[in-house]
Amino acid sequence: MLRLFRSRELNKKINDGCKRPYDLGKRSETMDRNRAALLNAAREELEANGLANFTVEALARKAGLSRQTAHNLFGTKGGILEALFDDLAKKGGLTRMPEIMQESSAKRMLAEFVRVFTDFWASDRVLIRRIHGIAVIDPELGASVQARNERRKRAARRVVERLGTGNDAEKTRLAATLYAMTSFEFFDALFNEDIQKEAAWKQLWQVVQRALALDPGDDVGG
Amino acid sequence: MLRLFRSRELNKKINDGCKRPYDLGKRSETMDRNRAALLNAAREELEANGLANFTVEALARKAGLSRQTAHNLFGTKGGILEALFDDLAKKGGLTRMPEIMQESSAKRMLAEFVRVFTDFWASDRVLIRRIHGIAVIDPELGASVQARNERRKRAARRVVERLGTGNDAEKTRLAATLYAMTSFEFFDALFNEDIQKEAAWKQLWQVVQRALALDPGDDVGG
DNA sequence: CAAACGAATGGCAGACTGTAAATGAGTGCG
DNA sequence: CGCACTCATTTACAGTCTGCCATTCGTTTG
Repeated sequence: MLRLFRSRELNKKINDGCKRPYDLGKRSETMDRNRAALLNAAREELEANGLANFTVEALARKAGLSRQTAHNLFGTKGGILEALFDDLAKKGGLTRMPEIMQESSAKRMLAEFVRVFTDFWASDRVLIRRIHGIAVIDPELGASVQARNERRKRAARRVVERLGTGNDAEKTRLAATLYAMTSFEFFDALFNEDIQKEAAWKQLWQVVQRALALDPGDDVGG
Repeated sequence: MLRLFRSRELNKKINDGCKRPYDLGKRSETMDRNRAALLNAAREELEANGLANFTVEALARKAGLSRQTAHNLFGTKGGILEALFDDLAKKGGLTRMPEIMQESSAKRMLAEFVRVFTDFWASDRVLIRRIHGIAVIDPELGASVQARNERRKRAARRVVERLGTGNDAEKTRLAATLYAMTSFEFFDALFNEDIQKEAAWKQLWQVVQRALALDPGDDVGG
């Protein structure tokens, strides 16, 4: 698992520089379509059955491609999963994060921080749950998830520092608490048939305020 | 994966009742040793490298056994993992739970509830993290973990009902919150190089009190 | 048109699983 | 003691899956 492919890539390098130029043009469009189709099949399969029958063959068949084409597009099975992770991160849209970290009001920053992750985690709970599970089991494969967690951890620390309550040790505790409360797993545990997305967010936001000992009366909207 | 073995078991059934009795005696001791050795190897391998190189062959070699013996003892690879899960649950010792649920003081019950899971989650963080990851990825394999989560969820509900605050909808929210806060993942996210077990428990206990809107001044020991 | 390239097909070695049969070795019963 | 019973080991085999390669086919580019 997780070795990169070479044959095609190597051939390209070898042939490089001695042939006439060739622009992929239309070809790359169908490649993108195939890529998307396979990724979609991977997402559905992962959501439906986890990794139990998650084989390259099955995904390719589902996407109407051959197994070899899947290998050409993604290299290895691990490559498919990594592409899926990246795809999720892109679509999940944590693009608002830089903007949020610029927020002038500390409490509004906190509220937006909680909100953006609520939106992300709720966007595809089952898929994210599976991906986080894989990240925990296969550290190599889960490196990008770990990295995103680290970024969230640092962001939580900065939010707490902007709130400016307590000494350094207390800030460490509050940052860890905020980090834990904005984790996917906490949101996922909060979510159930009685508590759907907005109710979960409401409860989460209340709990965060209480945990950080903020005045809950000061409404920041949302 | 996860099919039960038959050859040996079937033969036993077939031979049942027509042979003279045979007490395993000393043999069972070495079987137990082999069992323990393989489980130990499985634990170490799972902690060290996740499922990356988690093969029956490697585990058997590590335990000084043959692959076939591993199959005789546990049936399938899934059987090894399930045995590992059960072993963890046994050693983790949630045996105090029934006693805790009998506690007369509601707040003491809550404190003990938080404490017992802190102890459990801290007992072997890496292993539990991996096991919960597997449970999320392979629903069939993770059935026992799911079942334990369900029990914790019901227990959380009962604790909240004993506290007796709020109407039914609020109890539902508080129970979900307590469930989420006593999850392994929440504890694991709280835990870091600066916040070790006791500090994590202290923070967790404070946050639970605030989340459930209890009077933190009323000390219950611990 | 010819060169270039992706897609599909079939094939291959290697790894792993689950199973089976045969053999060896330890243990209890008569 | 010797036989019956059982477990462990060895060897073997079929089945699945991965990663890779060579080849062919069809389409696109220049």
